[in-house]
Amino acid sequence: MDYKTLFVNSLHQQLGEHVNKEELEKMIEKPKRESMGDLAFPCFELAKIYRRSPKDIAHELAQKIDTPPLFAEVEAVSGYVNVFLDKNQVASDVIHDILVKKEQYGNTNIGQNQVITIDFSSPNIAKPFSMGHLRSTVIGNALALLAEKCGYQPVRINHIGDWGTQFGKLIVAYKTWGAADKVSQNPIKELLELYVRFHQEAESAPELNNQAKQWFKKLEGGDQEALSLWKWFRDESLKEFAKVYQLLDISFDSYDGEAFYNDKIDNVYKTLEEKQLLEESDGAMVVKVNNDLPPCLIKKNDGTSLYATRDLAAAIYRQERYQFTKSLYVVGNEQTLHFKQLFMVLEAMGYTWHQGLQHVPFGMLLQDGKKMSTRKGKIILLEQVLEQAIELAKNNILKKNPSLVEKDKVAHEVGIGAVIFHDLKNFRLHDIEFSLTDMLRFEGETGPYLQYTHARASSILKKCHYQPDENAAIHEIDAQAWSIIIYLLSFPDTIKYAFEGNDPSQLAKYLLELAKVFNKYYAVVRISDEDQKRPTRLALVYSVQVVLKEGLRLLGIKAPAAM
RNA sequence: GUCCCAGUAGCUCAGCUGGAUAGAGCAACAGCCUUCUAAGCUGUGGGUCGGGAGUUCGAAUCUCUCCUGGGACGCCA
Repeated sequence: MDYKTLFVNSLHQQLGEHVNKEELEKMIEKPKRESMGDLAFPCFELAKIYRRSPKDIAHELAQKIDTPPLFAEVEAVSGYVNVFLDKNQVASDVIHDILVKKEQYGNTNIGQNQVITIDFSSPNIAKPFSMGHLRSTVIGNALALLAEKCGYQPVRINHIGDWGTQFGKLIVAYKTWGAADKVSQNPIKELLELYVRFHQEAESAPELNNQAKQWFKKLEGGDQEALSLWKWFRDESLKEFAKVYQLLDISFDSYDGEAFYNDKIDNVYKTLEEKQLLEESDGAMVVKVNNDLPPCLIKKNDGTSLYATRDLAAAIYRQERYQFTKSLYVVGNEQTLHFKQLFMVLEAMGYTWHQGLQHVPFGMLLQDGKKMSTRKGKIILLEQVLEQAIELAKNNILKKNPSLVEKDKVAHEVGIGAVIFHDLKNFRLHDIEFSLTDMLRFEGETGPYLQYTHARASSILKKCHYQPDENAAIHEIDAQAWSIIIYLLSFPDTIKYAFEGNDPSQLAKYLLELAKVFNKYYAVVRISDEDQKRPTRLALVYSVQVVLKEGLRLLGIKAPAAM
């Protein structure tokens, strides 16, 4: 089944005395061009061992090597041994595989049903759901779906930012300038304005910061007034967030945020003391993890907690409750140091499970090359962007396919798909310059392009009344179909790499390539022509449709059957 | 100042642990809808892979150094 292994075995018979199978496997590569075959073995390294030119070695290997029936041709070209596979056989194998497994194609059990917690999205209460949170949300969601596909049990945790000094600030701002009715009418907007105003005023009146600290201390101590304000702000914010999650169709297993760990941090202090890790420094308590990293601040000089404290409590709690083997934190790049410290403190505390902890950082969303700052009110609201995307998709439908049924549903799926894909297609760690026009683009390498390709495939299958048949004979595939077969073949590997690298963009790029080769095929081959090869073509189209739909699903994007 | 990330076509980016002629999309221009959805397909132009040195049979990819941009660097998260 694995073509590479066949090649390794053949090569091993000839080269076994100098190179073992593992090394051979690593050396084999995929040729750059289709004209160079399907598998390639470079002979340059062998030149040293055999003291002969790579060209000679390649020629000799190509002649002597065992050729299993699946190898249609073996040739030597400028130091490479290139293998051409039997196209019909390979095509038949893959298509049958997909016909049998359907959307299960590409499933693996590398996770062995182990638990993986994924901490993502995590917006801050009393602040709007910004474009920045979108990144964490869609990346985390895709990783959870990929984890599931790979046999893990994901636990989706929305670690809401609902605690900390910011609430002291907010309470002060509200008590000084706020009005209850205004907040009730438009909670997020009003609370944000209060937050922004606090920072403006605090520049000339530093005393405000002290007041804020005092109010947070009250809050942490259980003060009734502080608590009821906090709860009110929190409830209003969660309502707003729910709207966004509904638009994105993303859900969580837990909304336990920072506040949830308030009654668990004393235990953390206690354990740290028992292990003699806590040190006093300028009135605050710190853990010196090692000499390379700055000390990790655990308790402020006024006795209140910090996010590191709460993150320690959260990690310990999650291990107890979920017994994860892996635990991901999908949090921005700028917090890399924090997580390094966090993980090392947990290691110093003697928890062996610290090895499963992993920070999955991502680049920032920039505006004019600079970080967007909530404090200055420079912020773009996700909800508005999503609404705009949906509206634009609707306009496109009215223009291009006015007879479509369920226009609103499709417009929703396409608009949201465009925004999600735009975020997912690029490597996580790159900063993104915010561009609404790019985000709302529906042509070229976009989510709608993939959805459109899927809709075309679905449409043909419907028109031809195609029913998948596991036992269908697949024969004589068109020459133009070969590039499709190659991509279908590499779907399972792509899933694996995307998950293991915490990199959904690999899947996104794969889907683009698959869609491209399919659209090319679609343009030159009349699929529904009534000849003897029609069943083969339809099975191919079906395979593409299944993989596109499943791939999109794993990215958190819907694939409408028509658009 | 110290540490981390990045620098590839006008713009946005691919390029897996080094390999055969550096690829897409957008933008520009030129074509393709009496036949399966033109949100598509085909073609043209566009590059000293930030600069320099090194390792290697072979470097956009690895090492060093410099330049540029961004971020982090104890009582924010």
